[in-house]
Amino acid sequence: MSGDNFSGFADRLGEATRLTDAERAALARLEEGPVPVKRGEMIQRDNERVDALYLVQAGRLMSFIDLEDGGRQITNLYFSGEFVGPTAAVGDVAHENVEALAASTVCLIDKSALRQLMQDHPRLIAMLFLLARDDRTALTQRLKSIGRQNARKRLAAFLIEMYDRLGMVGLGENDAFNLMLTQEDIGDTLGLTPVHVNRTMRTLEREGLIEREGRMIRFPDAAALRNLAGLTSRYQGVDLSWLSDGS
Amino acid sequence: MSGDNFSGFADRLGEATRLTDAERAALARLEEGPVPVKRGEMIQRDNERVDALYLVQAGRLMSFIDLEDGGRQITNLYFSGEFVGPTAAVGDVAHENVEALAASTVCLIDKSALRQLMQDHPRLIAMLFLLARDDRTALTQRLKSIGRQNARKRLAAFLIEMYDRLGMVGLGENDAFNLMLTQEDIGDTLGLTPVHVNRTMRTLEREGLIEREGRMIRFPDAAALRNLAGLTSRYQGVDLSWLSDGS
DNA sequence: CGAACACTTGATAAAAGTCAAACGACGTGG
DNA sequence: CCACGTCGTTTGACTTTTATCAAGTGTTCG
Repeated sequence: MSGDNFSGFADRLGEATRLTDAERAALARLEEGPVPVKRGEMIQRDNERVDALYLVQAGRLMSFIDLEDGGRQITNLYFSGEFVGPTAAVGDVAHENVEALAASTVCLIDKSALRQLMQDHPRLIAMLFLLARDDRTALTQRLKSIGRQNARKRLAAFLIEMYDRLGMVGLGENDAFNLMLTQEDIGDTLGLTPVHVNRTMRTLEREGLIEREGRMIRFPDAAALRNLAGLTSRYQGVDLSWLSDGS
Repeated sequence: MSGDNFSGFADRLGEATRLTDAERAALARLEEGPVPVKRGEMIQRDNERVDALYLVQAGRLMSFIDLEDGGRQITNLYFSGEFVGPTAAVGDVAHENVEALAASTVCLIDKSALRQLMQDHPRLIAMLFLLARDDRTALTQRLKSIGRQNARKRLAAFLIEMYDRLGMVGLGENDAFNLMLTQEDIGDTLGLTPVHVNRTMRTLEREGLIEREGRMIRFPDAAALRNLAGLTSRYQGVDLSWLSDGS
């Protein structure tokens, strides 16, 4: 398993902005873990207390909401290197469930420690806001996709988003990647039935827009798929100069 | 126009948590406005610079994303007393448009002033996180609704959410309220065509679940509508004690 | 080996979209 | 002041998309 560059909060945030030594030290002091999470284990439950802010060090997690009828809506996926719950961490009660899709390890900062961080290192809190913003952007993009695109486009947009978020590090040879989701999971993410997900994937496959081998997926013609999804790439980079410290 | 209790940031946030005098003063110092916004005017554009954090003092705004084909997906509505862009305000570039649905007045805190606030009053930043969390919750609830409910339930859930968010203050006599949205706007919010929104509303009307007069809406049987939407009310109140200052 | 579980496909039904036309309210310019 | 154009709403006829029900295949794992 190569490419595990970011062992903890300081390294991960340090990638986005130059942190001062004091900030790095503060993060290292607050950070707990890494702790292992089993596949299927829940680290946060809707309507229960929020305990911590999580950084996914390895593995994969998802957040979802339960429906009255027993179904669920998956709201986001969290890959290695991403942060779970940057928005929720400040509240007292969770509004979503968070569960591991595969055996994972997470670092955490206990919620009570966050307050101290806010007092001592306001800049780190600004970082947290940027994470919350990225999370929100993922949500609004999905909202647009579910609300306004048919199954073909939804699936194309979803696969490409996942591909992009996995990045260099998460991709296997030939840019193949493993979603670690059943077709039912994909349906719960995109607002489709598992049957329709299957048909749609098979169609994309026949058209040469995707290749599959088990749950590994590859894009033989990424440009065409991107075009189908109606995507222009975002996330160029963020200008953080305005919050650089004056020291 | 009664019930305009919250003239600015300090009053509005003060409602949620007891603010210290210093915090109130800091907010009052940073706050600009209120400034008027004309109906149809945009105060934030996708991919352009984020200028400020906004508090809606009167009127109504919406945020939305443009689609490739000229359509749009409305992501949230903002009523009098609510905050626009608590998440976006820290970033450099907006990921959504924000436009006034009716003539409105907004107070604002310029983005550059936010940094100062972060340095001096970390507790206020925690408040901002709570606002961001509420915004996110609205988004995930909508995602669930669009992804997993049919038009009837979607519309019922939407109308009730709007009713609840308008609260005592925003409701006219007999609890009637004005969405200020065309049926096309409602469709852009719920992922439906205007024609289908119309049919669905008319059906609910015939069934006695809603009454309409122009754009005013009333719930003759709110319990039945809530039941249809599959809603249990959230937002009981938030325990903020963990971030009360030690002074 | 057998029981789950995920995937696949067909037949059919339901939900939502599209196209088109008509109506009424509203406002503006001749 | 009224004729006219624009805009939002409403309804009908029809099409497309997606869901539902059902059955069969393959794989994994105890």
